[in-house]
Formats: sequence, C-alpha cells, structure tokens
Amino acid sequence: MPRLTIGELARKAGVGVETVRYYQRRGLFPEPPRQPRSTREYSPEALDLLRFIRRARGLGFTIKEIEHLLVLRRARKDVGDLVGVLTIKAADLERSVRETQAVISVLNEMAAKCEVLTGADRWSIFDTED
Amino acid sequence: MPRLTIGELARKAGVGVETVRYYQRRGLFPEPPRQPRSTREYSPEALDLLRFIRRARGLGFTIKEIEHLLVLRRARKDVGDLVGVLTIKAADLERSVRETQAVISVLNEMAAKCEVLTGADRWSIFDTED
DNA sequence: ATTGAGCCCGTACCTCGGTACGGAGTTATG
DNA sequence: CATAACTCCGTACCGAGGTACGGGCTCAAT
Repeated sequence: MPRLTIGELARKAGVGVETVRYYQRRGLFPEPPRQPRSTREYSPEALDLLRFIRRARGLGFTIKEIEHLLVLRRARKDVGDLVGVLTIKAADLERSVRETQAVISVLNEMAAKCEVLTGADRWSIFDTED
Repeated sequence: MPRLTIGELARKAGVGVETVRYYQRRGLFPEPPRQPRSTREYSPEALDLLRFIRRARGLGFTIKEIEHLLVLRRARKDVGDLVGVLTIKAADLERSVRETQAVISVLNEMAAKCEVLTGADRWSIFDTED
C-alpha cells in the first residue's frame, strides 16, 4: 500500500499542493494520518477522492455541492438521487446558457442597428426604453 | 438644467449610491462639480452616462471593457470599431456557451450511465480515463 | 558538510463588482 | 428648532476558489 506525500498526491491528481491544503481546511478532504512526525501520508483512496473532487469541479459543481456529493459518496450505497443531482446541475447550466444566448441576441441586434447609423448616433444603440 | 444629488441620480439609473461612488473611485465616472460645499451635483449627462454603464454591465461587459467603451464614446465620432467590440463580445459569450454545452452533454451522459448501474458502482461515472 | 527539495504552519493576498459600516456634517420638512 | 433623511469620507467586508509568502523543519544526495 503505497503512501504518498502531499506533493506526490497533488501532482498525480493534477492540482496544487496549496489546493489540497485548502480542501482540507474546507473539510472536503480528511486530514490523513501522519506516521513518523509531521508529514501527511496519503493512501491511494485519498488520490481517488482528490480526482473525484477535481472532476466535479470541472463539471461546474461548487465546493458546497461537492461536500454534499461526498456525503452521498461516503454512504457508498442508496445513491438514488445521484441522477437527480446531475440533471439538476445540467438544468442549471442550461438556464445560464439560455440567459447568455439572450444577451448574444441583443448584442447581434445592436451590431446590426449600429451598421445603419453613423457617427455619434451609433451610441444610441445602448439606450434603453424603460 | 436640473441638477441631481447622488441619491436621485442613483435611483433614476437603477443602481445604488455606493455603486456610483465605486464607479467614481474606479475612474469610470467623472467626479461632478460641487457648488456650495461637499455634495456632488450631477447633470443629466451624468445620468445618461450611468445608464450607459449599467446597460453595458448587463450585457456582460466588464468594468475594464467599459472604460475602453467610454474612451470611444467620449470621442463622439470615429466609432468604427464599435461593431467590432459588440461582435467580439458576442463571440466570447458564444465560446463560453459552447463550453458550457459540452459540460451539459457530459452530465447527461453521466446520468444515462448512472441509470444502468447500481449501488456504489454508480460513482464510477465520475472516473476519468486519462 | 552543505546545498536543495519538499514539507510544516498560519496568514495575507488575489480577482470582480460591488456592499456595508460608522461617525460626522448638511439639508429638507414639519 | 427639532428631527429625519440625506450626504460626506475612508475603510472593511462579501463570495468563490484558490494562490503566495515567509520562517522553520527534516531528509537525501552530492
């Protein structure tokens, strides 16, 4: 059972050492035992966990949401709402995509309006009518 | 020519008083003259300006980008790259939409995979293969 | 023996766009 | 004239997710 130092762990998971310490401070990541003195010794399970966190972060889950995921994950069964968590997150992202697309439309309309105006009048495209 | 206090100005533009002061500190918004002593007196042009800033913020422009827009706007002519600014911003947002959509796809695939797994195996959907 | 790497810790700092606080002075209304 | 509402200013704080710093250890190789 190979034990890892924080530096090895961080490298293998693709995050920074400071990030691991940060996750520990946040309580996302349990403090590992320390064998001789001081230096932390991580098990391969810790590496799995850290990769899980990294993956979830990459999927847009916040630290708080990951805390929740980890509670479920630690339970190791009865994960009936995992699909729910994924679809809710997907729906969240879809909502933000739609909002952004609305802004894109406005910008494109403004650009079109802008083309038919000249000089200082162009700035009128920023006017609101409410 | 009605002069406005900071509170009136902020209310009419739909932002907070502190926000106006903040824009002033950031140099986005010029300090208005002060007639008798202390209180700022804003012209209707200041209201236009503040509404412009608010509108641009709503369209996803950062403060720095707005600074740039304001330089162009103050020039009051030769705004040939205004269309460019708008289309670049639209393209930025489109890129971020595409990135988010990719994540949504992954989440949906994960949810589908999850449905055919049971118990703790479900967590394997978070595994990466690189 | 002496670099140098890697680890320990607490704490400060970063971005971004504000928001809040608190004490003092000023203005508007009754 | 009193009281409320507004304004002034500097500074601190928020959330989110880290990142950096600096002093002090220990360990291995040169």
